[in-house]
Amino acid sequence: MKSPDKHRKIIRAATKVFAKKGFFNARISDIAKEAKVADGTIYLYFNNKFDILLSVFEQEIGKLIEQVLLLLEKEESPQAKLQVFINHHLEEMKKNKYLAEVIHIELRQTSKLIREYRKNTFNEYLGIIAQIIEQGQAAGVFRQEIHSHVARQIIFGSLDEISRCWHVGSDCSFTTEEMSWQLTSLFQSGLLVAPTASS
Amino acid sequence: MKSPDKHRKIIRAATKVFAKKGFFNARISDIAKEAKVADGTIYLYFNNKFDILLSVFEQEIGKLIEQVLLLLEKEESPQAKLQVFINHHLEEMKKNKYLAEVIHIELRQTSKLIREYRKNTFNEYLGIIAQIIEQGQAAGVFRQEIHSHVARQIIFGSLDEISRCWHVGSDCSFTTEEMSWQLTSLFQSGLLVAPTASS
Amino acid sequence: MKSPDKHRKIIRAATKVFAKKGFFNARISDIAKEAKVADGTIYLYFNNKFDILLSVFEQEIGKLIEQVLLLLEKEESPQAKLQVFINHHLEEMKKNKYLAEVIHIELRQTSKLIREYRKNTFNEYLGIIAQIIEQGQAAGVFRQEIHSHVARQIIFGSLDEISRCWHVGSDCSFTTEEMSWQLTSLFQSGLLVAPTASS
Amino acid sequence: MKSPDKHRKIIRAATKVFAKKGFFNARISDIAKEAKVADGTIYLYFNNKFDILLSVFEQEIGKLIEQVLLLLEKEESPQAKLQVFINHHLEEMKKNKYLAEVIHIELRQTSKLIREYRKNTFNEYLGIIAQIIEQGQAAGVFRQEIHSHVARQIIFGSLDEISRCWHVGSDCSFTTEEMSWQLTSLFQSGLLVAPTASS
DNA sequence: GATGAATGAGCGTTCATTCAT
DNA sequence: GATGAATGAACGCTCATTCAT
Repeated sequence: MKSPDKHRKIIRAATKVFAKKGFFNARISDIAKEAKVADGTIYLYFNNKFDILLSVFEQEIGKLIEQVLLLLEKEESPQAKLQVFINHHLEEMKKNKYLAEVIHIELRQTSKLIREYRKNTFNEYLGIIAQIIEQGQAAGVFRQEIHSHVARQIIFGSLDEISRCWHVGSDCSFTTEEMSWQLTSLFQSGLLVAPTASS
Repeated sequence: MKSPDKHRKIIRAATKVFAKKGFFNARISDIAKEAKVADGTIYLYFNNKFDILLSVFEQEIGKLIEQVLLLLEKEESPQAKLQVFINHHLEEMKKNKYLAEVIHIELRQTSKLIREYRKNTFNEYLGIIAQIIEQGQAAGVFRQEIHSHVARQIIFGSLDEISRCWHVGSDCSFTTEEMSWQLTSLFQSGLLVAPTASS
Repeated sequence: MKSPDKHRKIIRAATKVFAKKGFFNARISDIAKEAKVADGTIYLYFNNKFDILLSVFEQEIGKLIEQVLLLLEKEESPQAKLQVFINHHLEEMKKNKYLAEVIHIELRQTSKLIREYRKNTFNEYLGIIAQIIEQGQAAGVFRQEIHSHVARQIIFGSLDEISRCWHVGSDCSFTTEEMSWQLTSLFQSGLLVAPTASS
Repeated sequence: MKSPDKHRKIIRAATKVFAKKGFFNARISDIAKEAKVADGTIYLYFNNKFDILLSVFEQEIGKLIEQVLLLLEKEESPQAKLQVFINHHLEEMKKNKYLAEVIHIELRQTSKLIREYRKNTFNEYLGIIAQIIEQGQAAGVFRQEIHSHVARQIIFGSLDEISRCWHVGSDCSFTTEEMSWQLTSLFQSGLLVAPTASS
């Protein structure tokens, strides 16, 4: 039996290599060396280079989904859930630089066509955000005028841009918590200064 | 003197080709053919393939900056300026699919190192957002607690994610105006249902 | 002791696979799968891929020799023997497409050097033709001017070309019997119209 | 313009390399080196390795056809024409060992499918033999009972087997002329000893 | 003996870049 | 300046062979 251990080793190696060099600059032999495996071995576990990228992506996103769902269960209010999601995403991205890079790469490089062949784990992840929004709208705490799909785009877009900046190295001295708080704060109350009670 | 006409033709062709196939899948000969120029001619105007990408990027972003600055001049209030920026960005991305793709590509594929060699026109563009926020904070209309840098990330991230979705083809039936309104609305007032006056 | 059963199974599988895909396009794993044996097992019975080809060849030609010798025993006249040989060869080639292909392949692809390492069963087979000719010459029924070696080349070459055409699919609607008759007829009396008795 | 000179050089080199090592054992880099050309250059003139083989084949057979047609024009009687064809073929094969090998290889290795994509120059060559036979039959000098297609197979098969033997190195001390005479003789009068006039 | 996962050398092909014209 | 034929390094992938189990 093809060892699941080796499968994991290759995935891990690929994540690292893709993150470091980008998909196109990554060489199969780089991944093989990183995984301490022969080049050919990789092809026992994956169909081709692209398949590795997709697998890495699906796998990592899968983990992300599992984790965040567990955390979300514990929360009641949509506001809290949104906060938790944001928190978790940023923390993971900070912790796992590789994953963050791979998300960037995959999101921009995978052609639409190829992505359609696979049921999209990533969309599942995005869907979680939309659900939180919808629950909030149903509960009457989030504004109805903002479409959940748009809200989802704004939220994920923000998270993604933030982690992009981290990796580009734009010095941003905020801690993850501060970052997370600022995001949540903006999403919840907007940018505008709150009108005073009297007005 | 190397004709500026040819330079422009190549840039335009490259924009198209990079957008259609992505940087790594684009071949120099594709660009040459699109520009109706010999392969070798391209090397009279650019150092190498990557140089073309950067040039395309700088050039297009440069245009974006010029245009939006012109529009912003006409507005007084930071809120209006923010609205104008969002509007303009989305409209351009919708109009110029190529540019949108090239931004995605460049943003995710250009290694940090290379980018440092050039003064970053793109950062200038992002700076405009931050300035609007800061002006709003100075004027007392935008909350001080949200750091301008973070606000900028949220805003650009949202815009970028939205145009990403357009190109992935996620059917999103909003018009640019609606989209733009929803964004502005969220940024200004947040997600939360406004407290009723009496409460 | 390595089971002769498995040896046979592999040979049979290899014959099929070589015939279907050609030697170079055949993969060891194809043969292994066809023989319902592990890839590695093949190397318990054969030294390498080429060794399999040679073995297949020798084995099959060996069978051919046995069979035809048995049939030839029953005939007296060299003419009848020649007829029997031609008949038998064509019938076998028609029956056993795989063998026919393998003969073609082996005959054209095996380098001279390698073939010398083995005593050549195939030459034995060709030798049978030459012997028939020589017997006929000794008996005074076949012309002395035609060297037995040349006659052998003509006869085998014809047979081989005919089976090549069968496999290329050149529609040739003759039955094996007709084919065999035409060949024998030409070899015996030539192409020329027989001079009339009076002349 | 891609120089026709280089095209020729590559064809010539490929003929040599294919002949020496066989199609599958020949490396593109072998051909490139032999042609004193860069590996990549070959792909300016040919689509792929197989395309080279086909081109070599078509080209060489084309030459063969031209030459032999020229010679045949000068002859009147079908017997003479047959003799000329046989002579010419054997002489060319003896002279141009590479071509002989390439014919063998192509004939046995090219899959049926691929050959159909091209109009078959080789069939044209074979057709010449059949025509000679048919002319002879029409003229009443060749026997009607032998189908021209079969006769063609016998004749070409013989020629091919003879040149095969030359290259395998089976010592055959006949000169081309003797060989040619023996062949013609057999085809014309068969193997059988001519009945004496009295009988 | 049998297995089949692992190996890694090897090759066809691509394509950015150069340079003679 | 412009051309595009020529270059050759580089890489994804295959598959015969090995060897630990």
